[in-house]
Amino acid sequence: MKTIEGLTTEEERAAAIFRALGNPARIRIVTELARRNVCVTGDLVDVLPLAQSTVSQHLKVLKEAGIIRGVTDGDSACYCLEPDVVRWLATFCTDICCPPEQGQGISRAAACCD
Amino acid sequence: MKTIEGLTTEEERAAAIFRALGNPARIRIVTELARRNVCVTGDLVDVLPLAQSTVSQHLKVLKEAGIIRGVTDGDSACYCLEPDVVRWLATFCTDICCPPEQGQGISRAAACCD
DNA sequence: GCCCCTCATCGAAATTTTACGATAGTCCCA
DNA sequence: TGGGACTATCGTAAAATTTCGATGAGGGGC
Repeated sequence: MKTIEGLTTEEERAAAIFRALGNPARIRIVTELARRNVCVTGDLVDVLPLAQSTVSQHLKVLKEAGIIRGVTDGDSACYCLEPDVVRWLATFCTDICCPPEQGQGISRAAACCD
Repeated sequence: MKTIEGLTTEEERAAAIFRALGNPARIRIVTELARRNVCVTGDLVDVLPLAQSTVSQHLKVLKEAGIIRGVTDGDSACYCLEPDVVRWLATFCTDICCPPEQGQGISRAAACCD
């Protein structure tokens, strides 16, 4: 994948987070964390039809993207969501629908494409 | 990528959209469309440091994910955002932060992981 | 000390994605 | 009719992702 220069920090961050979330297993992990607040790795392995090592790798991806937080207590590992990041993402999506610097939004554009 | 059974329709849809947005070039396309309302393929080729065929392929991915709409007028092609989809995505993110079926949200979870 | 449980990391194979040039289709203008 | 402008698609090569089994590291119980 080529690096796109001229990308804003927001855009780069958004692309990285979207990429991390663009996988069914990782979406399942995130929704499971949202539902149960906290999960140990084993909980997620039970939920997903994947090998333990694979789930661990998915957790690593989500952690590196800053979407989840995880602390390893020697034996077990406790994961939970990083709510600020998900909230930031929601705001990013909303801003795309209705850019703050433009009062108009994209309603005209939608009409133009028919 | 293995298919995860037991995934809700919402989760599958979210994963597909996130995947489509998880690329710097495609994020750039989306933000450019948000800014200019409407773009012709050539506009986007000018903005991105990529070959025309590559940009066309990215547009195809975004279109298949339902994020953008495009009509080809023989000669040129007019693209714009599909605002409902982006709005739906924003709602999905918001719901993860604060699940509607739970009054609590994930604030407790965040506290637990420290 | 020794074994078991939990989890992360390593190494490898299969699949997917990304990007490009080349090619083909469509429209407009001379 | 011929040429130029604009796009989409095809074929392909390089890179990244996804998945697994095997291995290693760290605690807890016997």
